[in-house]
Amino acid sequence: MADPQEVLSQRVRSALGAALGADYAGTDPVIRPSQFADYQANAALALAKKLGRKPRDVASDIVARLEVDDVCREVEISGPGFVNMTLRDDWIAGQAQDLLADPRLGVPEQPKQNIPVDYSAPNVAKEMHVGHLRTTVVGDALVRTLEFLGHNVIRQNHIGDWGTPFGMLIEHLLEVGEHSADADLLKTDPNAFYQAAKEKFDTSEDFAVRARRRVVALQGGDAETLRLWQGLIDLSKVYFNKVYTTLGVTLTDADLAGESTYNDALAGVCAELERAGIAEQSEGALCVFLEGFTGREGNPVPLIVRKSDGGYTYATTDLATVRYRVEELKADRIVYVVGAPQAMHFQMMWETARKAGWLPESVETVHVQIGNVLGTDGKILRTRSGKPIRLMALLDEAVERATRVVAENRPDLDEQTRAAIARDVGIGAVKYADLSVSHDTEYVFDFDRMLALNGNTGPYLQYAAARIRSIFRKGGLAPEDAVGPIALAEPAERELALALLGFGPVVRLVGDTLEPHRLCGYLFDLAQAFTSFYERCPVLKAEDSTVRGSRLALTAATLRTLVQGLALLGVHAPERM
RNA sequence: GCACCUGUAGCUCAGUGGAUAGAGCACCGGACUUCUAAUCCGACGGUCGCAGGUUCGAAUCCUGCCAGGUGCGCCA
Repeated sequence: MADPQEVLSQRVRSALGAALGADYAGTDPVIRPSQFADYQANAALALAKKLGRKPRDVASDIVARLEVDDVCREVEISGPGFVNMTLRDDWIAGQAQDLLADPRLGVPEQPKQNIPVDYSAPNVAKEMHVGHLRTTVVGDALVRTLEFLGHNVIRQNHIGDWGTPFGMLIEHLLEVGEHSADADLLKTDPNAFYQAAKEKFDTSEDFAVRARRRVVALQGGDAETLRLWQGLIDLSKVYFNKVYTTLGVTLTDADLAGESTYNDALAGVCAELERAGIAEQSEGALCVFLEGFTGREGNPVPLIVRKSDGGYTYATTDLATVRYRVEELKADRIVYVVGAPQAMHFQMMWETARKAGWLPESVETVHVQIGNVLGTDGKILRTRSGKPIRLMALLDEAVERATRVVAENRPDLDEQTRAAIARDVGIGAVKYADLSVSHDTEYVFDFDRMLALNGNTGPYLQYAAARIRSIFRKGGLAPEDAVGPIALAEPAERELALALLGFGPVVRLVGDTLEPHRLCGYLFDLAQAFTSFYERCPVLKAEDSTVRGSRLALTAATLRTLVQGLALLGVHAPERM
């Protein structure tokens, strides 16, 4: 099983060593996809300068020593010194054949790392918004991908389950009754509960006093207060899980590691920072000042770990968290899938942790910055009346729209089947839209675009998979039974086979760069290569049984790759649509 | 004021220092007696924000500027 780019890299590297001496055997041969061949090696151009020779001469020396007869049909020097390489059809076919037999479809199994991934992180008693949706969806795709690459991924749902608002929330819960309909709002419409509590807090001085007293009791560990607090969380969990189930996200209660988890460690964090001279008192608060972080008027900006009232901040919690992930979870790499505005906070927090010795250089931390989600007007997504959009309402609308489309196009299917398809398509469309653009840029949320059957959308990929399944259904065959042999004659067959070889490399790339949109781009290209093939190359009706067998094998490999690829993104491909 | 992010076709977005910068949508023109036309094929469409620099070669790296977004002392 081989990544053509990797194979060619090795061959060209050997040629470099043979032609220019062992010192050059380690040079990057700079293999890139080419518009004039399958791949091109660009190393000669860079080396020419160093060697004081003409690039074309260097290229021809490389080509003279290049042993690729088994892999390439044609090697050609062109332009200023590019080495264009065209793969042999039988080599591509052979690799595709290997792919068919490989349960991992060419995806490498990497040395196992412990990777805590922090994502989703909704707040108790608050509606999840589209921002949470995106970190949840992107995080889940990364988690699935990293696991498939062989890593020990530890999901960490750092929910907001602590802080001053809980005083008012607990008091409100007490007033409405723990088992009241009002309390049940937490399961379905948490903002309604939150707003009601806030309303009382803002309008009733008496309530506000009790709320503040309740915060003190909560932080002091009062048993009854803790019980009520736990009740709030349990109710909120119902809501979270409903969202996760609807979305098809892998998070469970076992992955909850909310802010409150680290309460016991906060005092120690502060004490150690102070003892080590990393933190200092400033205006009554305990602060860490770091070089290079200045705010307005050039003042140094602090990372506050203990407020002047003695309370701790999320910086303190995050420090305790990173220490826990290193010491207890034995993290090799820590991934934070969190909104882009937190970038500076993470930089300061990590630098502090490194200074304190809690975050060794050997442990890499990555902030997968999630950009804002905008409406079609280019502003932060809100309803027409200006309120934030309820996440469940958003998902319902996606499914509703998909339902209408399915009803229109597939009146032949029964209602239950159509409803299942509509769920897969509606939810898949939303998730895919979140994933298909680079995670750190803002993106425009547009139902019409994401549900379109054309373009780089979830439904387009699902449709490609559904058509393939339809072929096998029609032929009374199982994809597993399509074993080839694969032989390539038509250009569309060749293109499809070559595209299939790209799956392993792109999955590895996503694991390295934590950029799921690259997998989306790959799958879209693959689906396009398939539909092209589908138009030009009859499978079941192929005139020749050998051709038919080969095409069936290509089709089966495409199906598995699409389904696996979509699965890594957390998108389900329905049997038919 | 400082820091970070963004600026690529009318719109939404890709783009590993490599040749003539790519998709999709929209618009225009074609293809259904054929495995799902919810599709496919073709045409049109560009001062890669601007100006310098590095390089054999820059959308990509560096500097400055312009525009938009975000963050910047006791919320998380």
